[in-house]
Amino acid sequence: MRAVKTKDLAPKRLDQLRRILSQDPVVRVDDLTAQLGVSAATIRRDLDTLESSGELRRVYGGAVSTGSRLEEPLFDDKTAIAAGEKRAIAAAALKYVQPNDTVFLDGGSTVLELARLLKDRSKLTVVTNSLRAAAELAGRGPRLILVGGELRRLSQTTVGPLTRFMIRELRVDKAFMGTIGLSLEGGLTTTDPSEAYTKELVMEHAREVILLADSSKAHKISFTRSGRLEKVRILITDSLMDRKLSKELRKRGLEVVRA
Amino acid sequence: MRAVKTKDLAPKRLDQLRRILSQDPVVRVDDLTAQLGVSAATIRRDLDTLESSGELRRVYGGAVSTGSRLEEPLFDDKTAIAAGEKRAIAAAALKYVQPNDTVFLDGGSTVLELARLLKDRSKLTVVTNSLRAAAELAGRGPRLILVGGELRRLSQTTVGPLTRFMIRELRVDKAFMGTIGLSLEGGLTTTDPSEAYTKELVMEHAREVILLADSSKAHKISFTRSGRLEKVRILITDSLMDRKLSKELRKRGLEVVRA
DNA sequence: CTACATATAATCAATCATGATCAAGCATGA
DNA sequence: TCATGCTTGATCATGATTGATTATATGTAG
Repeated sequence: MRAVKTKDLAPKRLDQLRRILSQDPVVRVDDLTAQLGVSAATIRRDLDTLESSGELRRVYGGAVSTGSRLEEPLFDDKTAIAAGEKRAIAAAALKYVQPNDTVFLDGGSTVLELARLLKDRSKLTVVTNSLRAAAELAGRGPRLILVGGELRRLSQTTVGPLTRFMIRELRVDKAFMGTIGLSLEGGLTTTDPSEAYTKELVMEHAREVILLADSSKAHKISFTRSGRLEKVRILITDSLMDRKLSKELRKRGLEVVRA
Repeated sequence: MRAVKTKDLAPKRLDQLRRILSQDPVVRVDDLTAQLGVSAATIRRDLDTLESSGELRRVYGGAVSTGSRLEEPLFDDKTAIAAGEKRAIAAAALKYVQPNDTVFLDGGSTVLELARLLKDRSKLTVVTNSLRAAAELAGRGPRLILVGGELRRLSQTTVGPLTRFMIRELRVDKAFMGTIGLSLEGGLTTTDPSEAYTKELVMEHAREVILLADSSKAHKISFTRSGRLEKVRILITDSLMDRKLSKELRKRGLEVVRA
């Protein structure tokens, strides 16, 4: 029984090209013919179609990716940290999303994981100021409403005074928030005042605030306050969360969920 | 009851197809005939019904599940003329961008090309409702302000009534706009009313409106008006633009630039 | 600048998928 | 039983995709 060399369908080939190009921003036609097992003519035709959709630029002998860095932004190093815990937290948060809800998604890698899990929820309405979350749901998924404002590159979120013009018009059922620091003394804290301003504003316009924070955030105090801890109804965290902290938070009326 | 070779009922077969497709986003007709034990004609008919219900997209030799990563992005329009022409138009538009300007970037592939050219202009402020343009400039580049609103998936822009809360607060020096149709009778036209609403709003808040429209847009009239042609100061187009149209537009006071 | 090597676009032929058409199979109900 | 309607499979002309060929364009070494 010999392995049948079944040719790939055109879309699959194009996607392979995309993948190759995302790994190596410059490719040669020769190498591609070898990797994909099709003729150079076909490779050229494929590259042409990808060029006309703007995904790459043809150059003599090959092509270079025009990659919008949205796919692998600076803050990907952060997503690597405790990725497992973050996914578990996101999965636990999913239970709180009702089919017809209107939810807000904050920036941050944990909330981004949640966004990924919402792709199938077409009856949902998602409001977000996170460009990454928006990119995740841009192709298909819930009704998507972007909060306008100035882009903060480090977090890839829209922040600052401009965001208030939209946020004050909206009310969401649930706001899923991330944070940099979570402590009894400092409450919720983050690094950037504009970001803090927007976070606080969002929390005031949510019926229910659900905080997604892994255990590494415990007892951290960052630069500036970002919303009142009292607004948080539910904290979803991982199993390594400091017991004392979660106990005290429970005493203050929060529901603490360990994913 | 003999069950040597019980043929599946049609609904059951469709369900099997769905299941297969959910596992593997791209399938070929050949494999399906083998897996389901029916003829290629039947498979094609089934795929056609699933396509008309929007669950998949037919491609030569098989089908691709909608919403899979393999699905071509919605916004790349097939009617597009050569990317080269669009790039030429964008390059010509670049001359109108002053270092410290505040400019608006509309959706559309031509304007997107312009966005790519603005990556180095760090003193610039870019306001946009185009998710694609934002993605392009998200990593580095000008100060970036996103217009909030509901995402229209087809164009990957934020549109509709929510956009007014931000736009009415802003004034830009130049608005670089795209369009679907450009004609003397219809003026500027586009397919979607929400999109039209936002376009018009933007144009009212720009000191100067610069229209980027390749020659394929000439004499086209789409569904709904999207802003007053009188607001347009400059039209940048390609060398194939209909002479009569550009002459008449000049007569009306527009500066017409052929890239 | 020229000459050489290589990449590319254009063209063509071959292969294979496709859609249309029609006939066969089969259940349903008069 | 027969007619009717529906689904399926086979046949064939048409159309799409691919790979080979060749002329042209482009980059590079001398």
